[in-house]
Amino acid sequence: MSLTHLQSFVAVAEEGHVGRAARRLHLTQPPLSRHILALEDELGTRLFERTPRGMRLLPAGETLLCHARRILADVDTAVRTVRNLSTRERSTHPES
Amino acid sequence: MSLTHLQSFVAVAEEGHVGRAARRLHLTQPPLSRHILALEDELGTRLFERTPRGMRLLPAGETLLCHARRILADVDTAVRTVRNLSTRERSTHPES
DNA sequence: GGCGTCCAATGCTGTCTCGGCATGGCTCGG
DNA sequence: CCGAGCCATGCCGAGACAGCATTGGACGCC
Repeated sequence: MSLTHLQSFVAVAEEGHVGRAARRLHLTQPPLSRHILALEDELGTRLFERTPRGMRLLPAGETLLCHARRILADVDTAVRTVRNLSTRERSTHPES
Repeated sequence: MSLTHLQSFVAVAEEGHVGRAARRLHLTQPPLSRHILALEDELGTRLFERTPRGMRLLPAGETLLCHARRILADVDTAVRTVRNLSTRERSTHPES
């Protein structure tokens, strides 16, 4: 389970297509497809239903989607917060 | 920024020593040391003060520690939740 | 003051991961 | 049927990463 996998999962869930999600993430379809398979393997359940038109979320996928969004948002917040902290610190104490 | 790096960071923060944290994570000291350096590089600020006795958290590190714990806990919850979902589902519908 | 100790950082190497290319299998519409 | 569109898979090369060995610096002890 990696943040990259979660990002891939969210993108596929939102696009409904592995190929489109791949374009959005500046990736190609095969690795993205493998990210989803890896997640499903790790969680022991299917997250998407494969249709000839694309990917449709299953209940387990819906659940994961909520958690994944929250996790990714938290990571983003953490990075931003620490970054801001350091720049403020730097301008408060110009140099030692 | 990866979950592995965050785990390493939390372990070092709690142990106060890279070496001890490494043992706790079943890893060796060099890669763990590099995880911390990578985080510091990515965030653009020092997270620890290096003392001859080990590593002491700096303010930016304290901040990150809170976020990191929460993120890791969320990931754990997400995995557990989806796993439980799937096993319940499986026992409700014995087979299709 | 020199020496052994304890710590993190770094150079290096083998392995393993991972992304991209090419292709296969499946379903549907004409 | 045939062609198009979708995801899955086999394969390969580049890059990432862990571990080993070593360096470098700071203390404490004699």
